[in-house]
Amino acid sequence: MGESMAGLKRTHYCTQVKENLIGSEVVVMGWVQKRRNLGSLIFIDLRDRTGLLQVVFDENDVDAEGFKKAETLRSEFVIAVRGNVRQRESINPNMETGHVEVIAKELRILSEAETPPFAIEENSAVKEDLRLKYRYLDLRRPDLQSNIMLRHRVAQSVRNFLDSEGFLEIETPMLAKSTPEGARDYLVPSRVHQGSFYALPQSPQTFKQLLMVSGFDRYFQIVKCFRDEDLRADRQPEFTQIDMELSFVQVDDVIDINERLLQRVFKEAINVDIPLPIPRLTYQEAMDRFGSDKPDIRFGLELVNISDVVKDSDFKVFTDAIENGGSVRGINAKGCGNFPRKQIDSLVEVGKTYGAKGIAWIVVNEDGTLKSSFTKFLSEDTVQAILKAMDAQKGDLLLFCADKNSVVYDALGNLRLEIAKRLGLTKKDEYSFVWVTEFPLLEWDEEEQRFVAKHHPFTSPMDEDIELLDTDPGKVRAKAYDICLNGVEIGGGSIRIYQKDVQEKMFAALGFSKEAAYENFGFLMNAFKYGVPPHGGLAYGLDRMVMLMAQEDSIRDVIAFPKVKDASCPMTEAPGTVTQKQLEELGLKIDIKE
RNA sequence: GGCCCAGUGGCUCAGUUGGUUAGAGCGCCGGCCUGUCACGCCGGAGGUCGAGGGUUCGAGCCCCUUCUGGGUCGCCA
Repeated sequence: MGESMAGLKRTHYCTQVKENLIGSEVVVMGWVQKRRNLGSLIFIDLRDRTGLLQVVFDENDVDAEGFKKAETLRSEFVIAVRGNVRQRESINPNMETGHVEVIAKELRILSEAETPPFAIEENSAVKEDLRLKYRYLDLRRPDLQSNIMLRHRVAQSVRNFLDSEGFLEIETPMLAKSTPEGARDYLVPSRVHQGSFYALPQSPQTFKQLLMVSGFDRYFQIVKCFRDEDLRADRQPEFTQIDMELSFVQVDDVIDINERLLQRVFKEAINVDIPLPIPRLTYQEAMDRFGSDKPDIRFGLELVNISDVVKDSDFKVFTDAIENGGSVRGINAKGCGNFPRKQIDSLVEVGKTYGAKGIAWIVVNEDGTLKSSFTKFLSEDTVQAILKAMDAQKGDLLLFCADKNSVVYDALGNLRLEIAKRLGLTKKDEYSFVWVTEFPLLEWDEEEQRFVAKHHPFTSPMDEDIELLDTDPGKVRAKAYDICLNGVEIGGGSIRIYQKDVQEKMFAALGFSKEAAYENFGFLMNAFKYGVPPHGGLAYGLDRMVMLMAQEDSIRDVIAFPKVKDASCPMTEAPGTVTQKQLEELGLKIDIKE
C-alpha cells in the first residue's frame, strides 16, 4: 500500500537541486533508480524526468522507522523524500547533481513496484517487442524521455514561429470522406448511416484548401494523419504532420517561409545552425546526380551517365539498354578498390534488390591494372574512355547499371547510399537540407494503365507545361517541392490548382470522368466557384523530422505509443474484435476469406 | 504478398562436428558492511533452449511447419 503525500509538497525537480541550495530543506519525489546499501548507510539515486539526484539515509539523521523503510526500497519504487541539501563528501563528476546530495529526514513510499521486466536505463539493448509491450516503462528511459521532450520543443517552436508569421491554428475533421487516389484509407463505419463509412484523413488536404477559400489566408495544424499501408522504420499507420497552407503565394514564397521556419526550429530545439538559402535541385537534377528524389547530399558518389561512351560498344547489355530508351550510368566508389570480392558481390545483390538485372564493375588496382566483370567485352579504347568519364584513379571501384532509366536511378541511387554507409560517410550530427523542385505532375501506373498524380490531383502544373497536359501528360512538371534532410523526405507540398479549366484538364489526364471528379471532389470544385485565392502549402512529417534531430533510426523512438510492423499495438493489443451487438448496431457482418 | 535476420533463466548473450547434469554477465532473493555512485564480500533461487512435428541410439544444434519481433521489396497520391 502506498503512503499518503499529505503535508508534503515537492519543492524541486531532481536536477534543480544544486550547490546554491546547500543547507536548505527540499522535498523531492520520483522513482528509485538505484539502491546502494552499505549497512547503516543507504544511497538512493532518485530519478524524475529531469535526471538523477542522490539521496542518503543515515541511521543518525533519520528516525529508526524511516531507516527501516529505506532498507525495503527497490528499483522503481515511487518515493517522496524530505531532507537537507549538503555538499557531498565524494563528488561524482559524471552526474549533473554530482556535487550535492539530500540527507533524508523523512521518507514516504508512495508506491511500491515489482521488478521491471527490463532495466530502466540509457542505451538499453532490449528487444523491441518487449519494450513496446511495456511502453510506459520504456518511456521512463532517459533517451526516450529526451526524445519526447525534444518533440515537444519542436512542436512549440513551430507554433511560435508560425503564430509570429500570422498563421492560424485551425482543426479539421478526423471523420472525413474516403478518397479514391492515394493510400488505403482507414474506414470508420457509421451507425446512423448503416453501410456508409467515414475515412480517417490521410492528410487535411482538401479542408485546408477550403480554409483558403474561406479567407483565413494562413493556416497551420499539427495533426494526426492515417494511412493503411505496410509499416517501415520511418512509416507508421498514424503519424503527425505539421500542415500549412497559404494564400496569394507562389513557390518561392512557400520556400522562403519554410526555410526560416526550419532555421528557427533547428536552432531552438537542437542548437543547429542551418545556413540559408537551402540548396535546390530540380527533380531531374536530383535523379541524374543522385538517383533519388530525396538525395542525401552529405557526400558525393554522384552518378555519371556514360551512355554516350558505350553506345557503340560490343557489350550488348549496355547497347540494348540504350537502344530501348534507357541508359548506362555509373558510380565511382573512390578508394573502394580494396573491397574484397565478397563485398563487391554483396553490392551487386543490393543493386538487384532494386530491380537491376546486374551491376557491372571495374576495380582499378593500385598498380594500374584492372579487374572487372565485363571489360573483356569492350575494346581497350572504350575501357579507357569509361575510366576517363568516371574520373577513375588507382584504388577506385566503379559500379555500373544499364537498364531503363527508372531502374538505373533506383539501383545506383540505393547503391550510393549503401556504399556511403559502409564508408561511414553518413554522419548523424551533420544536417544537409535540400529542396527538390519541379516534380513530374503525373506518373504512369502500370497496374491501372493510367496516369496517377505523383503528389495529389490538386497540384498545379508549371505554367509553361500546361499545354502538355493534353498532348504529353508524362512530361508535365508540377509546382511541387519536397524538403529533404540527409536523404529523408521530411516535407513536401505544392502550389495548388485554382483555375477551373486547369483542374478539369488535370482530372481528364487522370482518366476521371467529370461525374467521377464531382462524385469525389465536388465540394472542393463547388467551393472554387465562389472565389478562390491562388494558394499553396506544405506539410512536414513531424516524426521523421524529430527522428533526425534526435539522431534515431526509427520514428518509433520519437512517438510515445507507436505500433509494430503489422500495425498492432503489443501493449493494448489493438486492433481487437468487437461484440456481436456492436456489429449489429453498425449493420456489419464479418466474412473473412481464407 | 515476397525475401533476409533473430528467438537459449527477468534482461543481454555464449553454447565447438549432433554426445555427460545447458553456461556467463547483469538483475532478483537472503546475509554482512558508514561514503557508495557499475559499491564490495558470502550464499541462493531461477531454463519444457518461441511452439508443434520429423530424422537419429541421442537434437539448443539437422529437416519441415508455425508463431513472435526486426529489416527490406512490392505498397506508401
